[in-house]
Amino acid sequence: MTQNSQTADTAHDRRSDRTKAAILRAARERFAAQGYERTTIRAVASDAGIDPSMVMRYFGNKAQLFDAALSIDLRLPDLTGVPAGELARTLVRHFLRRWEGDPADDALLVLLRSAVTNEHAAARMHEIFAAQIAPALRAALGPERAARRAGLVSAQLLGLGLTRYLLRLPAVTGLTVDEIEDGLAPAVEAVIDPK
Amino acid sequence: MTQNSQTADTAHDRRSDRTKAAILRAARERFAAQGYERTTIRAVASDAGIDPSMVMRYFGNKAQLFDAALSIDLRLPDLTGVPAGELARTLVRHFLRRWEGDPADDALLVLLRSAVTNEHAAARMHEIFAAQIAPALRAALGPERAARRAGLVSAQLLGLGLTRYLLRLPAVTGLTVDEIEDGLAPAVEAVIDPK
DNA sequence: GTCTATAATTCGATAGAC
DNA sequence: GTCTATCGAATTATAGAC
Repeated sequence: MTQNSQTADTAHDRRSDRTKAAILRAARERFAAQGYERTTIRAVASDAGIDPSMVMRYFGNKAQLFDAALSIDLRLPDLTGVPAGELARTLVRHFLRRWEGDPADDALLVLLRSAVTNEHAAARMHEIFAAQIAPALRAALGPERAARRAGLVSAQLLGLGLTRYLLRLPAVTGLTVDEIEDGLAPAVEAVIDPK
Repeated sequence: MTQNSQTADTAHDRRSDRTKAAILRAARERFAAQGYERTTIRAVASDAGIDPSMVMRYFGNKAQLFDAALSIDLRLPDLTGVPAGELARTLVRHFLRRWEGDPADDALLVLLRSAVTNEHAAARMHEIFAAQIAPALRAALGPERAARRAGLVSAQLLGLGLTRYLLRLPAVTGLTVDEIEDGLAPAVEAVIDPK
């Protein structure tokens, strides 16, 4: 699909790989901070230190750049070995640690921000959910319970991401990580394993 | 502040009030469906059946139109009379009924959609939260508990609004209203009143 | 009070020189 | 492989006729 560089690729194409990576990194930051509509190819190119036309050369158009930026691996943990009673807390803690690190760079939050106002990003969100989040929950909860509970678990975890890292609601940003973990883990547990 | 129309206002200015209201209604629908960036003054004017320049005449610019469209009254219910044990379910049911009616017209979802990618809308969201949502929870939970729990309760409820009505995640839209109420009410209860 | 016409920007995308 | 120059389209906003 991509062009062959089989001959004399030792010192060639290295420059293009670097700029391509720089473009992708800048694009993710812009899409994360501003969403799809407000990020301009010009701004991405400026951040990457190259000319706007290079973005077009490598990615065709803005929509395809967006697609490339959203091809992400959430690197969700394997939940199969976690005891049932610790599952909810493990989930909450995982996303908290992940997001507390660098929210602006987190692939899931990037996608979330854009998916709210962009149909294409929303469709991609559905794909990511089906391909990565749902299987992780299915492995942990079992197939039949995951089918009924995965949606509400996701709603709570994404609700945390939304209010704390995207909206930055003071009532949520004012809480410590421990307060959130202690407060939300029992709630997620209540969804996973109703009394 | 506004101009006086004290003399001969009987049959005057009625036309302008109607168009102004029509503009506001069209603006809310567009902002709700597409967010701030993608809604154009032209589209709002077209929906309202008037000329784009009229929008400028009445609201100055796009940002001020947005402001006017976001001046909303959430009409939250009075929760003071609700028994403590029924509070969580009452909250979940209220927002479910509210959103199931016409999600595209709900002021809170309109605001939420825009607030994710627009700083101005996010600031307005903070105001609405402080002025309307927080007091309702404070009346129900009491001041000291509301201060620690209002954020997480909001995260749960907005998480539902986000995943079901904005993102339309199949895992959440596939649930019935009753399934959500039965699944989420205990979770909200777990946040409000930890065991 | 409403509309026409248009100015002034901004942006996505293309063509082509080096 | 990178950049200059520019086109064409869409949009906000203004000026002014009726």
